[in-house]
Amino acid sequence: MGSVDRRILKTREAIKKAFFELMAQKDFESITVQLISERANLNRGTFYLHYLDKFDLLDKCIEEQFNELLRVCAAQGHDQTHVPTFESLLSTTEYFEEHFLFYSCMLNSKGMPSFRDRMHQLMVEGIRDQLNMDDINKGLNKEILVQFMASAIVGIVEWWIYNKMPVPASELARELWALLERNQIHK
Amino acid sequence: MGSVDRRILKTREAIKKAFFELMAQKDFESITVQLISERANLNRGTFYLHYLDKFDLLDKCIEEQFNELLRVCAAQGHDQTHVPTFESLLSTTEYFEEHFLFYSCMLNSKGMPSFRDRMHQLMVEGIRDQLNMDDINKGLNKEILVQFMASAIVGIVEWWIYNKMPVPASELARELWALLERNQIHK
DNA sequence: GCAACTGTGTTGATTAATGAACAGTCGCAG
DNA sequence: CTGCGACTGTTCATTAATCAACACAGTTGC
Repeated sequence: MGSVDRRILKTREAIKKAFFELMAQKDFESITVQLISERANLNRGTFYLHYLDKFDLLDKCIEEQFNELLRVCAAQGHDQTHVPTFESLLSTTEYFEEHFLFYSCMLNSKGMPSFRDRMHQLMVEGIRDQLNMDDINKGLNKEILVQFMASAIVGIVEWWIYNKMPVPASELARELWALLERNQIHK
Repeated sequence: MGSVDRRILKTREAIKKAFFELMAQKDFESITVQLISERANLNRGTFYLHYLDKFDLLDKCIEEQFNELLRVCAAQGHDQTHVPTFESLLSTTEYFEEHFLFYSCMLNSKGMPSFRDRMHQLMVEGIRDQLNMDDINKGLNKEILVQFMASAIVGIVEWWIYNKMPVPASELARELWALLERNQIHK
C-alpha cells in the first residue's frame, strides 16, 4: 500500500495541514472549503476530488487520528492481549502531548459536540475488551464498570488537554496507572 | 505575470527548498539530482522539466537571489536616481542577515569560486551607475574608484558573512555609511 | 422584493507530474 | 580488464491537478 500516487498524498497532506491551521484560528462552522483550498494552495475543485465536503474532511481527520491513537495504545500488546502496560500508558499520554493541538481544537470547539462522544465510545470499546472481572470485581456488573472507567479516563484526558497539560505526561501516566491498578484493568 | 500554473510554482519551490537544505549539509559537487528530487518529494523526471541539470538550478537560484538583492537595494530610489540613502543601506544589510544561510553556503563552499566573482561584478555595475565624480573625486580615474569601492564592499560583506555576523546589521550599515560618505558615493 | 455577495458542488478541456522504462557515462573493487 | 553500482538525461502512456465556467442556495442590505 505504499503505491499511492505522490500527488494524491501531497494534496491530502496539504489539505489536512491547512484545515488544522484554520481550526487553530477559528471555529469549524466559519471555515469554508474556499478558505481551506486557498491556504493549501490548490484549486477548490481539487478538494472535491478527495472529500465530499468539509464535514467529510473532518470525519476522515478524526478517523485517522483515532487509528493513530489505537496504534499507539496497542503498540505493546502485539500478538498478546491488549492489556495495557505502564509503558503503553506512557506512550499514550505522550501521544496526547504530541497531538495536543488537534485534541485541543476538537475538545474546545463548541462546534464539535460529537467529538467527545466518539472518543468516549472508542474508550468504552477499548476497555470492554480489556477488563478482567476477577478478584475484587466479582459481584459487580461489568458494563457498569466499563462505563464508569471510560467516563473517568476520557474526563481526565479532557481535563488535561483543556487545562493545557498542567502536569507532565509522565506524571499523568503514573497517576492513571495507579487508578487502573486499583480497578483491575491491568494484570 | 501572476498567471503561472500553480503546479509549476509549487514544484520549483520544492526543488529550491530541497536544494538549499542540501547545500547547508554537503558541498555542491556531492549533491545529485536524485537527492534533490527525493528530498523535494517528486519524480526525478519532473526535475528535468524545469532545469537542465544541477548547475542550471544553481545558476537560476543565484540569479533569483541577485534580483531580490537589487530590488532591496533600489527599494528607495524609485523614480529618483539609485543613489543610496542610509535607509536603503540598512535594508540591504538586513537583507543579508535574513538570507544568511544562502550567502553563507555560497561564499563558504569551495565548489563555488564563481559566486564571489558574480557578486563582485554585480557590485561594480551598481557602483558605476551611482558614483558621482564631483568635489573631492575630481582628478581621480572613475573606473579605478569603482573597482576600489566594489572590492571593498564585497570584502566587507564576505567578512561579515564568513564570521557569522559578528556585529548587528544596523552597526554594519552605520559603518558602511561612514565609509561611503568619505568616498562620495551618496549625496 | 430583489439585487449583490458569498459559498457550494460539478463540469470539461488542458497541462503538469508521475512511474517505469531506457541507453549512456563514470568510478571503482575484484 | 571487467562487471557492478550509482547517477544521468530522455522517452512514453497514464493520471492527477488546474482553471474557468456553470447553475444553484443562503445572506445581507437597500
